[in-house]
Amino acid sequence: MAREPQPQPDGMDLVHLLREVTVRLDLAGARFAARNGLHPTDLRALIALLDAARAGEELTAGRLGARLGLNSAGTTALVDRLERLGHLRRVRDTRDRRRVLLAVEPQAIALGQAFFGPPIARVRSLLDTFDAEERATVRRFLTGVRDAADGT
Amino acid sequence: MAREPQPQPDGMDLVHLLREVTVRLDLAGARFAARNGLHPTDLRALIALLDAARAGEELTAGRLGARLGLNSAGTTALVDRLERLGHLRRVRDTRDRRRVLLAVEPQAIALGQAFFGPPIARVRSLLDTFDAEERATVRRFLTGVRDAADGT
DNA sequence: AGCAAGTATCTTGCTCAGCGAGATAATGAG
DNA sequence: CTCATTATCTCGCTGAGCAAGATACTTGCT
Repeated sequence: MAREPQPQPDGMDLVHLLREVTVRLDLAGARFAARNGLHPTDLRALIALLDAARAGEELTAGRLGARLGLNSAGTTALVDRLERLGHLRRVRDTRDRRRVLLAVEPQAIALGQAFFGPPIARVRSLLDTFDAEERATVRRFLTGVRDAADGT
Repeated sequence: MAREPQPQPDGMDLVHLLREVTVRLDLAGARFAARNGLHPTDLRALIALLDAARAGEELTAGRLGARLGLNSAGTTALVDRLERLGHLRRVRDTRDRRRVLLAVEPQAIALGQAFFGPPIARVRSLLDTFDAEERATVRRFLTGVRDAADGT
């Protein structure tokens, strides 16, 4: 079923492999979301929230919506949904009382770990088979692809 | 804006980089879809159709739906949409007249090239800076990640 | 101070993607 | 030839997300 793209001088095999990786990770995300009563957007939102929390960044409703490509109405509905499910709480910013800060609940963190834990463990054990130089190569590739994605 | 994950002994920097890559490629896809009056699902469908065509595989309505995770009603609606937009035609299979084969129109191929062309060019020129051994490393990494994604 | 302009979020009313259930039509097994 | 199976489509519905506009707060200007 998994046709193996053969090495090609033009690198197209790697392009197709990369695309296949993103498609499968996407499907895995959709499956996990459905299994937990979430919509794909809800899962993306949780990921953005957990990322921000990890980076010590305060995320507002508006910033979250912008990050996901939603308009303000959609963002309100999304936050309503996640709040109703107990994944976050709305907290009025005391500095600027127009803003609504999003506080992640422990439950959401647990869900994030349930989602990311297993694949992270697998990728890590895959990375155990890479020495420092090989990891640097992978890092250079991923960084390049990340930056190449934005121009579209 | 793009915080650079620093190399870490446990490989978490690469895990986060990988996730960031998929998020950005996803957003790029959504932007392109919106710009062309398509829904994200429509674009995913076109990609699946073009992949199948490239592999010389006949894709039926049902198989396409399964590949995208849609039920039969959603699949019918999707095919209706793409047919109305002129990206494909329904062709009754003469061997098994229950089946509907999906024939991709040239227009859809052009759209696929418009979508994939620029990023492919960028990734290729990125790959020009990788020698054969480094490409093999990248290939091994991507293959491993692809296979790790399915278990979730 | 006080008012205008700007900004963050929410409300309303709507469209349409996708689901569940079931209909229809064709094939295949006994 | 009948019954079970498979492929697609139809119908009715839920709900995600949009556009437009309301509301509440902040900031800059005078």
